Amino acid sequence: MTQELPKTYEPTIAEKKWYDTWEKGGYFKPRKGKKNEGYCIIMPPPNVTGRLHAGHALDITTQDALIRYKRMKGYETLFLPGMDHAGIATQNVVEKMIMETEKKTRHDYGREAFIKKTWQWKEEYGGIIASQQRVMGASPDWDYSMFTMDPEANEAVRKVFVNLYNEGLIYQSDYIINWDPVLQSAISDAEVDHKEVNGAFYHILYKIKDSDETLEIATTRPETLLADTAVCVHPDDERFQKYIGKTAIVPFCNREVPIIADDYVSIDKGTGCLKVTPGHDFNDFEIGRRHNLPIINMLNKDGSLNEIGLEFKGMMPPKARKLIVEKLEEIGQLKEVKKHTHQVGHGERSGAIIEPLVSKQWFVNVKEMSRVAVEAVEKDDTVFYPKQWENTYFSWLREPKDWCVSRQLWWGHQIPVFYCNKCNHQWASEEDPTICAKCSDKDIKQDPDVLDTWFSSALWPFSTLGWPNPERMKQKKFDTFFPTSVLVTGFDIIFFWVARMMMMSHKVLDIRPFKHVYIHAIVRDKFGRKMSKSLGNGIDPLETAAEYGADAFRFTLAAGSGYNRTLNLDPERINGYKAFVNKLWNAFRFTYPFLQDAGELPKDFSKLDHHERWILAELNTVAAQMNSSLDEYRFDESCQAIYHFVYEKFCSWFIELSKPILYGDNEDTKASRAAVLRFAFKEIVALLHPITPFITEELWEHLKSKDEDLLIVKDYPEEKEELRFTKDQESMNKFVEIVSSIRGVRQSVGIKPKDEVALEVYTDEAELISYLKEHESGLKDMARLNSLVVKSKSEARPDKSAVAALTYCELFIPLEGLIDINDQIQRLNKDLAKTQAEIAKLNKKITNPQFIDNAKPEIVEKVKVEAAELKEKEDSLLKSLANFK
RNA sequence: UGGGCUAUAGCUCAGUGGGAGAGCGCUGCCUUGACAUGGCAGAGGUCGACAGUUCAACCCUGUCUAGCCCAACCA
Repeated sequence: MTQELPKTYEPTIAEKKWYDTWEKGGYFKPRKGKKNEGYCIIMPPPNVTGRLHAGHALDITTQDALIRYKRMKGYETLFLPGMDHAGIATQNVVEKMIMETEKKTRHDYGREAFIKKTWQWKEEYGGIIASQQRVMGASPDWDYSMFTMDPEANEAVRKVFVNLYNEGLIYQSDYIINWDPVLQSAISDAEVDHKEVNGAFYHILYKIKDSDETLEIATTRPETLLADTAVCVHPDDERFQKYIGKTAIVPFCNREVPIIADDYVSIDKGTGCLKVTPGHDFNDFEIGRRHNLPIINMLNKDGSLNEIGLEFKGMMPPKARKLIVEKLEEIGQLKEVKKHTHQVGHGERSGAIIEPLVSKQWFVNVKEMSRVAVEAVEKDDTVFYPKQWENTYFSWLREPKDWCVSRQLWWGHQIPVFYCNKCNHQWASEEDPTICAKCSDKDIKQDPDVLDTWFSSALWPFSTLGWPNPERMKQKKFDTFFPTSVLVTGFDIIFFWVARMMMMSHKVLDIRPFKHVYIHAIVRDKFGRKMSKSLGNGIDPLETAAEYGADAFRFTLAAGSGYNRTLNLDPERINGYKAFVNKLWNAFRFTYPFLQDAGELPKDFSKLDHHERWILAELNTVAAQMNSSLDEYRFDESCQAIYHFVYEKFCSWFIELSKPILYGDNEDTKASRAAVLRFAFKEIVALLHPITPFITEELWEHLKSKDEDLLIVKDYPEEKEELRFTKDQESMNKFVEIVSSIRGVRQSVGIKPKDEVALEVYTDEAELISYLKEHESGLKDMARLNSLVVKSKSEARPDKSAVAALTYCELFIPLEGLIDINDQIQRLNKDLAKTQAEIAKLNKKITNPQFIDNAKPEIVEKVKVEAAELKEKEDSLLKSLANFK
């Protein structure tokens, strides 16, 4: 029974149907396969507030392709999904929500109630992204899903924190940090964007105590002078030698500060004289440390000036700056103002100007951990693909700064450090204590800060697999899946995430967290611009999947993923691959009626004909290519290989050559051809399945035998020794070349595609002669010939003909009176010029004794053979040309 | 300013010490009984510039230029 298939592939229905079938059927769950080996990818947990964007789509496509590939190869496969609590982002969302709906701030709620509210928000709105990942065809085991704020994750976080604390690797310190006055929290260096801002150098005169002299100081931040605690010059600067050790007087506050010398100061920059504000400048902080200067903080948490700001108290820095400059001018201590553009740090999330601020923060000493993490990559224990990204990784870790892990937020893992109000004891604890560990007093409190989100992310590869609870670890098959197989992510979080997982895994478990790191490209728009809300150039994966089909979208993303750093996504490309998916569909639609009763491939391959052996050999080649390219994360090569095979080899030649057989009445050849077509089709959908899971599963349903399971768990095709029909591949290449040449000649003389012509082939190659005789009908069919004559090269050529010369034969189409001789001459001359240029190049080599002496013998031989072949072609061309004259 | 990466067809990118490739786009012809989301044929590149190593350089080395990324920062 032939079932009517629609003319175009309709993705939406198939996608929903198959996703449900897979998920409900438990096909995403790890199963023991023939490899008896685990394969695990931990999905980078997207933010709980997030919506799927193009970058996620790429993440999922590459990871899911790997997972599906390994699953089919028989590994026990786990794709582990999750979500990140995204401290700042989530807190912002909830704060915004309660402000809009209830006109309340988080302080109105209080900490406990606010956190409860945030959990409510999470349950209600969070994690939409998981359903969006399903649309893309992701095949993780959803039962493994974890949230970075889950109790299990918290258990891991607390255990690691307490261990590091007790080892002395976590410490609290006054330190100058990036303070975001809008978020009212410390943020990491990496969350600060430096933007160019138009400012000015203000040249200010500082009086010197007991003297009429002044020092001219240049600064871009005059308002911070109120917190100055020194003036600094270079120790070798002759101009200022006499002042070193004396005392300067800070304007307004009349603070007396020392004039010190430090070689941080450049003699030729600015005025060579620097005001030192250890409380509000990173470098000044370092100078202050070296010289034991006091630290003065002149800012409130919201960024406004505090009482140190005197009459400017309460103002924000820009306003204070303006007034201070005006006043300096009034009192004659402003020398000049020079316009100047400089870089100012802005909060990545809030956009606020970041204030360097000294405060008590928690730090992780990463010195030893980063050394170990560097070593692991140096000795290839963990390998990056592409390798060059290891440089980026090293550059971060070879000069590590201690990691500031405290954040002044409410939403996150609260730091498990406790204080006794009575005896001032401080200690870290995995469990919430009720009494002081030292004096047993009940008046204790927990540190109010929470941990940087990346702290919990750093533990993610093992906290998701049950660590530190032995029972959970067993249940989640920790031993099978850890270390994980590969981490797939973008280069932008090599430091944020990859480096920290490496550090923590080695520190906590003394083993690598993953064997490979595949760094994929960053998705940009077709002009290479970042996708952003403000540009409005983002590509919505859901809309894209709906418009082109998830398979076409996945294929596009995979085809653009290799070792490149950017992927410029052009909807035109997606449309192109939609055509490819449709092509596959139609190839199937055509062959389908013949496949339904088709048998299996014969055991004895000698029963197969030349074209059948050829397509099996090509299929074998493409299977080898798919395996090796997927193993190396060269998705671009995989896509190219299968695309080329399906279009060029399978559709254009094999199906075309099969038509006369399938429509013919020789039942034996028909049956053989149908069996090969069915086998080839099954292999094609299997090869493609990791990249385009939906349409392949849909086609598989029609192709599989009754006792076969779904495609998602079918064996992945691998190269087979018995299918290497090299000779058939070689002769088929000639067949293709001859047909294409004939078509080219036909076209050049304007023969209509429909019209049949006669062909005369001149050659002396015995093998070719018998091959042409054997495949006369196929040749006639593909080149639209009504007759074929093969003659020896010694025979006379017909007069008025369209001609093509190959290295091993000449093709003549006699066309009495029909052809434009000049066109032909022009064509042949062009070919001749090209051929002769090639010959000249090769001859130059052959006649060069140094080439003969130095080049490898096989290269010399190859060049000689080529030259001889081309010479033959040249002779043919010259003869043909002479014929026309 | 330092470090890294990149420079190949109109666009996006592969690639190799010995004959310049793919996809898309473009041009021409074709509504041939799976598919016009198609078929066939074709045009298009001094492989960023200069020098060096080599019998031989798009590939290796150096210098320069341009772009991107990271870091630092001009007080």
